[in-house]
Amino acid sequence: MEHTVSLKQNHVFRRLYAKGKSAVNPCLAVYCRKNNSPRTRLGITVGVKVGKAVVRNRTRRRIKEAYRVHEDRFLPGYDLVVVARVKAGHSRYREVERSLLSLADKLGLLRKEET
RNA sequence: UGAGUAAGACAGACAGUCGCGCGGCGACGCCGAAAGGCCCGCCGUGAGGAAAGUCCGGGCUCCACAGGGCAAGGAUAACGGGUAACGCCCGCCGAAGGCGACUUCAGGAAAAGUGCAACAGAGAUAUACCGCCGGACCGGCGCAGCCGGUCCGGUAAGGGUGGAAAGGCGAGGUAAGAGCUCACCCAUCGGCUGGAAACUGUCCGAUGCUGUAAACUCUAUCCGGAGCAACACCGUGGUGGGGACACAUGGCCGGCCCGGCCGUCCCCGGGAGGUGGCUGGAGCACUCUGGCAACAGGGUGUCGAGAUAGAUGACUGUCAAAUACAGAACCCGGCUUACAGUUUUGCUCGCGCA
RNA sequence: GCGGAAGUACCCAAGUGGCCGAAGGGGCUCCCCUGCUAAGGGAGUAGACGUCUAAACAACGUGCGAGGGUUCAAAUCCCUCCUUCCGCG
Repeated sequence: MEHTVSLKQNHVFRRLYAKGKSAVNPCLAVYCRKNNSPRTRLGITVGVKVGKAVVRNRTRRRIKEAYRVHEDRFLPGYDLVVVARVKAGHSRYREVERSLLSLADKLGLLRKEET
């Protein structure tokens, strides 16, 4: 992914949960905050409650894929954290993709000329 | 053809587009003193039968001991074999279940010793409560007898209790009884037969013993502890300890005094982070020889993940359908548990036909 | 990834082979105290599920995370599994 690096440090996650803007639906929760750099940093969290290791891995890959396919529609320069909720573990890919886009739209992360 | 039983195999495939980890090769550009890194392209490769639970056994690393023995603690348990090792596997014996193929079993010792066995019951590892029998005494009556009572003794056949009551059943025997004696049966031990052994038997003799060792214990064998977050190396800033030099200028807080803090170099130590450990091994495939088998030995071929917030995903088409349990994290050998569907082979029982 | 601990009524829990549905406390109900409430004091109660019953009591059966095993007898001893919690850079 060209303009995106992955977000790894635990303290950055905590800062977003405390201070970032958020949007939620039954499938996902998204937190975001400007980071004053040209790049977007993306973190994905899949908790133990979602399922066993295979389910968690599959969920994380689907979220990553949904972001990758639509990367050019996102505005750069944000820290993003996507949290998978229990429903995401047994949802199809299309549902995950749709809820990611609708939450991003709610937070104003998408370019206006698209859609 | 139906039901069953045992042992295996597979764990979606193929084509196309986009995307990811690792390795190799190539080259334009960028960064860097260099080593090299970033970016791009091509090629190769990329989760399991259980990767799981972490229940056993080993390799490897560090710590301890560096020789041997004993004790403590733990583990295992018919017998023979296999293995690097095992609590695993194979064969075999015994017991239990099934018409059968076959399955299951912590399956040593209770006659070395100790403990425990509630309640019930007369009595629980040894017992006379009732009963039965004999004797003595007393009382009654229709008086060589019978009935009742007390005491002494014999008896484990009968009673009910219990998970378990002193081998079972029949006959003899006796005052009444008793393996007291006899026949048959059962169990244990010893001899003999067969077997490498556990064990076995139309054999002989002796004995007749409650259960529990997943209670302590005894016998035999084995075991030092911790774990790749082990361990080794590099290590900015800050800070601690030690040493050398300097010791009074200077700087900071402050209007000033008093007061407080601050040097340079080397060594030790080492939190963040990084590198190694990190995958070629009791390896895999085919085949030959030995063995009932587990397995061992030989030959030929082959290299099949190595991440570090953690690489396999998404879409389209075809196959009737693509759906089970489920994700490597140092590596192997097992065990246990979860599991949709497809399929191979051997065997058993039943039905039909020839 | 590795190591360790626990699981008993609604909650906290005692019980380590036998009279154990299982001590005790909180809880719940009633009374006293108070103008009212809380706190405090006193008395009492069921303790989970099923069968039986109109309902309740009594009785019987099952039940101490789940399933097996040892034993005459298991909350207790042994094995396997499940869940929860803690520690290790």
